[in-house]
Amino acid sequence: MAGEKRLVRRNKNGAPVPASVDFGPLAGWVGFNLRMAQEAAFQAFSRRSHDIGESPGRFATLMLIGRNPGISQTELSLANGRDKSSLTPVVEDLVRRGLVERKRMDLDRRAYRLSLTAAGQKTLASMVRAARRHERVLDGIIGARDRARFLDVLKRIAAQVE
Amino acid sequence: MAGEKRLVRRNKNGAPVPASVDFGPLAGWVGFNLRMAQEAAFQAFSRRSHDIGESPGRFATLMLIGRNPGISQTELSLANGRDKSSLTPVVEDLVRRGLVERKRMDLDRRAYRLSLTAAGQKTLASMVRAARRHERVLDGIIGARDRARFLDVLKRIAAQVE
DNA sequence: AGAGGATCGTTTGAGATCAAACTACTTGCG
DNA sequence: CGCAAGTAGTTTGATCTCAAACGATCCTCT
Repeated sequence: MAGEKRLVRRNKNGAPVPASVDFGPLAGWVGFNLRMAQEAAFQAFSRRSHDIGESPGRFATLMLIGRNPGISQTELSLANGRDKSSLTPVVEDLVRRGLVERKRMDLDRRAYRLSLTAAGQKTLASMVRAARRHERVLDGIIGARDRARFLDVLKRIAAQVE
Repeated sequence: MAGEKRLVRRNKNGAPVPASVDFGPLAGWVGFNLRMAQEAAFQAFSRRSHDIGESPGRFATLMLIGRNPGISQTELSLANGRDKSSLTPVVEDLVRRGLVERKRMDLDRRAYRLSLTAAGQKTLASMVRAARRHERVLDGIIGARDRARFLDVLKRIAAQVE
């Protein structure tokens, strides 16, 4: 309808220059910016944890098992915010690599009790160090003054969105 | 190492009661809470957009095309924060359903110029209405006082994380 | 003009995730 | 006790995503 906007400018060499894109209302919406921020932070942490040979998805899993020895897979999936079926291959892999131990419960032989092995605790410790470095970067961007309030808003969103 | 914590309490009926899980340092980390908040918000919007028969992933795509007629797929993927290869099936589907029009560029016959059809604009409009309702819910949770600052922090994270 | 290198979009392969169907087991209730 | 209903974990099928390799096209430079 309206005239088409020129999106690709070219510099004197003819190389395309990243155009300025109109985000419209997206620019002011929380949902969109939440996604962009989360994905940027995730990618950054992904690179970090790749250096120590772990994927970021395993990190929360290891931490939750370490902090809650004897936890079941269903409880873990709830705390972690993923479907229990997603956890099956993850736990399988962690057990296979000797980081997590899995025992049947006595009272309920459907369920497992998960706990870290010594190797798992070591891996967790090195992931914690990587995570702390990552957090320091984020803290630097957020600023000490805004941090507590920002975190509080995030928690409220996670808890209160229907 | 330390004694195992009792995770599953049972009520008088013997039914398991959601246990209180120890999140350890995760509770205070931005990265983890960012993920939880984003996923909660995404799920909520997912339900909303499902009502009008669209997936949330298509929403930003339609908006960016509508706001930037003639945009190429690569520019779109950059603005949208997804790999260009992820866009191939999405655009294919939007074209097939008559929401998006795709023409070869004159100057560069490798690239496409994307634009919305009339039907695409209608669909976008109804998604915008759904998004506005979603945003109102988020705004209610965040609170008017914190909103601007919260949004600013999100933008800084998206832009500055290496 | 023509070779070499860059870029656009697609294809392919791998991985993560969800939801629903399934199995083993347990609980509730007559 | 014994059957119906519920629960823990797995399997299966679908979707979304990325990264790398690829063909077609474009640009640069001689």
